[in-house]
Amino acid sequence: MQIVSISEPQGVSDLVLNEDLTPRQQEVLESALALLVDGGEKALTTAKIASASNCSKESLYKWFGDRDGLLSAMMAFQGSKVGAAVGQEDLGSAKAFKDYLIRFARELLSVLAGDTSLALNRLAIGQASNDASPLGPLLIENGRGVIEAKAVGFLNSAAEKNYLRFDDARQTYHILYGLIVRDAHVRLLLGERRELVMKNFERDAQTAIAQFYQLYGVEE
Amino acid sequence: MQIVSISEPQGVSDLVLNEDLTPRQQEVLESALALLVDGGEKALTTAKIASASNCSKESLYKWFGDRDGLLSAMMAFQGSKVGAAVGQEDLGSAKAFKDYLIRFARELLSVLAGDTSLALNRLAIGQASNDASPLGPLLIENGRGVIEAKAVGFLNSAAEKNYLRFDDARQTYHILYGLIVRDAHVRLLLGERRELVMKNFERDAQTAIAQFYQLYGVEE
DNA sequence: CAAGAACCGTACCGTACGGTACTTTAGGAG
DNA sequence: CTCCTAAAGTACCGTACGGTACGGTTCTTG
Repeated sequence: MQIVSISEPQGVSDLVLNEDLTPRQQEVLESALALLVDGGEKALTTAKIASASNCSKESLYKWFGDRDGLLSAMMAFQGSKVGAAVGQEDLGSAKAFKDYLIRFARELLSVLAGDTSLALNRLAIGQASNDASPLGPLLIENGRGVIEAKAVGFLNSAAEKNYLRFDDARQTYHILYGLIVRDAHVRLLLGERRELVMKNFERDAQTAIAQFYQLYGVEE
Repeated sequence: MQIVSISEPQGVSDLVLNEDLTPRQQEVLESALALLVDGGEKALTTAKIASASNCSKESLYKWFGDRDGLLSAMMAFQGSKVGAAVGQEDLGSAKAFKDYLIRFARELLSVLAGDTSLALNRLAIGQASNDASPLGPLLIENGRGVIEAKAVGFLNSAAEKNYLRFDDARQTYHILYGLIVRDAHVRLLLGERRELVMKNFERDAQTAIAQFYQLYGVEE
């Protein structure tokens, strides 16, 4: 399954995303991700990746071109797992939808706070000053893009069923995102300890959705 | 004026923050910041800093210890300028306070979107995987901390004057932050173009404050 | 079984960077 | 004028990393 949208034919969808990865290559990317998660970018040298995955440097360069290609492949690879993150939505009733929103909020927080997500975001942000780096756009497309598309979908459905009222679904989603995430993501990216930033997933998720309904809910 | 709070006597407030910097040293830090802004961390080598500021590497190491010390000094130095960022608050009337909040929102957005802020945040985030790096905490204290303290102050004042109603000022500030910033900061950090992320400072600021009042405003 | 491809492990190369040492120049104090 | 300190400029050192080359080994294919 190809997660990356076909929105931009040029640029991002270079070599890396098109072809399917062999199981061996996936193994390598997996252990590279593990290296990245504990150790950050400086720990992610080609030599370490090769030794950690029992693979030769020559193969790395053959498969991924160069180090940047490898990083891009890691992004795309991780992104291809995001799809099923949030469970199927339930718009059966107003109550069911609200519960689903709370699950969505909880899930969003736990994804953003995940080690791999943080490591990849740090990597992409670290490279973002380089205009030529494709990592930022890749991450936006693979991560945020997928979730946003899904959210816009169920928000529109909810509006049709008259659970919510708003003008623009995309814009409304950004408000929802703000209410849920606040500055937690950046603080985690900066290295603040998880327990300090997110003391209570459940409570935060419920508060956020309650406030979201205060802004966009339909009065009964 | 010492911006850094005395909250944590150990750790952050090492050598770097205590003593005042000589004008020469400030010049050097300034040109180092300029280097960082266009070029990112990879462009920030000791040799380049030295040559850009007509200063010897030996002096760099004498003044700042090592490269990390220099980076920390850059953070602290930039942080020491944040103080006057947001103008004086005006709680004269409910209307005046609401206007002030809108100014605050606008100012917050423009600070976060600033080149130097983005560059320093990228730097700190890039190092955050290293547990020993003081940059993240430094940035949190110098940047977010200062603004948050100020915001908590005027929120409490507003509650006393019965402009707003809430339980916990700090928590409420985080909601306000979420409504104003949403995911804009991270997207900018990831390299998304500024015009795309923030199409209209003024409108976004007003919308955010309007919604904030919907949640915490006192009915007339 | 034989021939070839894929790939591992390792050794190697060039470069760039952090950090140090040394020489020279400028200013300030007695 | 002389001495001393600070700092600029440059040269230098060790290391670590990206990238390449090569010999040996396993696996596939006919």
